[in-house]
Amino acid sequence: MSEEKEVTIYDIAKQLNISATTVSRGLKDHPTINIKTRKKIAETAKLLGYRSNTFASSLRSKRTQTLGVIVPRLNSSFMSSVLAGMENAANKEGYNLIIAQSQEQVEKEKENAQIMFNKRVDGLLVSLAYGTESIQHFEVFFSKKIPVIFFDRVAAHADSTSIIIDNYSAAYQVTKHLISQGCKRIMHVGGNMLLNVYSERLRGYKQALADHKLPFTEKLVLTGNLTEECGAETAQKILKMKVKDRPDAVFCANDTAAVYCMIALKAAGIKIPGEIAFAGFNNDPISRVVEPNLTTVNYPGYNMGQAAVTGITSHLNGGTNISDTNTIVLRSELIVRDSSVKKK
Amino acid sequence: MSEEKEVTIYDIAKQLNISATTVSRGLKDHPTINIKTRKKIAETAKLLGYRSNTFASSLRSKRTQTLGVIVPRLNSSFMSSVLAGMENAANKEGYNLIIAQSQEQVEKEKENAQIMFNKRVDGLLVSLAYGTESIQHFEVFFSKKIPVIFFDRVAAHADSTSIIIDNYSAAYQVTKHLISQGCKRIMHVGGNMLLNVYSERLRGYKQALADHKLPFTEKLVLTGNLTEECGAETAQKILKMKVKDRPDAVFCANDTAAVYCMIALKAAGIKIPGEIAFAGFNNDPISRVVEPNLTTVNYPGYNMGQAAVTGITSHLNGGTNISDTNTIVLRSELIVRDSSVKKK
DNA sequence: CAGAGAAATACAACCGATTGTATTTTTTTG
DNA sequence: CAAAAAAATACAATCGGTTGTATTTCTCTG
Repeated sequence: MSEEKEVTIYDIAKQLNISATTVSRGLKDHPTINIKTRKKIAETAKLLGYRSNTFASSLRSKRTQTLGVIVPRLNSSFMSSVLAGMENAANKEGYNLIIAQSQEQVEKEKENAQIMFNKRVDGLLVSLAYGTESIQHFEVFFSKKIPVIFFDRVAAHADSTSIIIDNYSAAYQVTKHLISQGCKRIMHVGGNMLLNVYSERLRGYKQALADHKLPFTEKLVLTGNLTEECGAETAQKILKMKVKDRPDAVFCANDTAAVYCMIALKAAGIKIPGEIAFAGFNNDPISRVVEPNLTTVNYPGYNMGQAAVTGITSHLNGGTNISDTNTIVLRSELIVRDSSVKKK
Repeated sequence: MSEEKEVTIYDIAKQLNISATTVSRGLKDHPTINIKTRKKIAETAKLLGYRSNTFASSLRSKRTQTLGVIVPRLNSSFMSSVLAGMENAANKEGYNLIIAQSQEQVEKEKENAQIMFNKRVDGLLVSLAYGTESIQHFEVFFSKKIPVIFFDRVAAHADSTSIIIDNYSAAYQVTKHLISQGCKRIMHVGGNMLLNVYSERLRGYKQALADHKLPFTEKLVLTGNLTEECGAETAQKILKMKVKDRPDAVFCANDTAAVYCMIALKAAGIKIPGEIAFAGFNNDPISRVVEPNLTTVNYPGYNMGQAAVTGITSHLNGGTNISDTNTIVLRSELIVRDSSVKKK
């Protein structure tokens, strides 16, 4: 049983006394093959337990029906939504996903890009690692006309397609909302400012302050890695400030930092939102569990994943041309929850 | 620039005036090729910008250096940890991952299995969908001696390797802990009992009750899909019970249900752990955010992912034989937090 | 230095599907 | 019913490494 040879189109051809060409075309429902013949081929294929050999196929056709995905890390709530969306869309379009993580290391990102290149992925989906400043390592793809789409963490100076949300505007909305609640000393905790997502959020924050005639205070802007520890440390910094210097609101560039900062402050007896209002970013599951629930920005990860894949596949199928589209901006929305509502 | 032909081993061979065979073997550091020749080949390869064609290679060698992964869904905290662990191990071993989700549907699982089979994955890693009762659709892999490893959600009657934690024992520990806190009416909210993970947890719960001379009450065992809604509904059911009939502890088979049940009960004024103690399962991020923090079982997803991959690869590399190993049980541990501590 | 043995390299078939073109078969038409 | 057009099928080269075996080259020994 287990040692049977693989069944090939030649076996089918022999069985039916026709040529392998006809079988090959018949299996793909090529219009020049007689419908009856196609039916017979399909039947025989099933009968013999034929399975198409993707290598032989790819070797000749130079298409792999595979998309490469490179992300900084897989284990985040946001990224798993993105992947779920990608897989869903890819599956629908008949593509497979090869997934690798850069672990936030540029070197790994390069390696992965090389592997994907060798694996001849039909397209590449990338969210950049922390330190990535040059996207030189994707040049090989560009020069071979293999479509590349960046999402979320996109290259600052890339002339390729990017899928993002309007981080600037979202941060502006958050800040504006906090201001509307009467906050005047709003702290911003951001991430690596080399990354578009964080620099844009900072920009939105600043602009909102300016538009509402609030002073921008350098000391109220912190930068960190936005981890749990980062959140807790931020709380300590706040607690060390003189009471009058303390912020009356904190806007973190992600929910994790916001939540762990809240928790630490609450433990220290600070009232939220009474003394300090809070807002985060991402709409992570934890934002709906922390008390009070965290005001945040809904980041449509699943949709982003889908959009990235359909963007690539429609290009591959000769529909839209990716190089015409520079940026796709997905809708995000402010979700106001109790952590920031001072006025009822 | 962009229209160059692909560089093949023949180009390298021509350039160096040697045969393609030598180039092929040279590139793989085959011992029968002179070291100097190898060096020259490597140099020329780099010079010409050669990239190996994996199809041509796989077509002949019948190895793909690719592992297939089929999971119920990608967007859960647990699963993303598993994937991160898998990717990490696979990368180290020189394997790639093709990932697909079954969306909890048996049909999708079958389709995915078929695709993976056609893609000639060297091995398959599977966590089963909700409704999967027969693993017939993996038979093709078995018969072709393609290693399959089940993890987390394993087939009840599979004779293949499984990687799990001791769900029975973990649930036993949880229940025992609750009992040690003085709880006498412990509710259990479980998942689909066709799945090993949930039936084992129920079994552990029952045994712990029995061992401590506590009666088993049918009405205190609920089954659901363990979503947020499920948690909230459970809370409503509890609230509808006469006060004297209410449980004094709830042990949910995952953290999500536990947390959302807690939240709803708290909103109704019930004191936790005072009136009702809580315990969950998985050690999800939300378990450390909810107040009081949730007692749970640490489920080592990352390790499980790594173990699954190294299990497969060491088999593929001819090390350990997978068919000798029936089950690998990873260590899990009870994490006691405030949600269940009645006695100080 | 001849001859045996080892080391290095080359030959040639092969993996299995794809595809442009040629050929055969069927259908249509005047 | 023959000729032309359309439909269906077949031929044969090709994609680019891999591998068992044959051949050549080199090294060593008596």
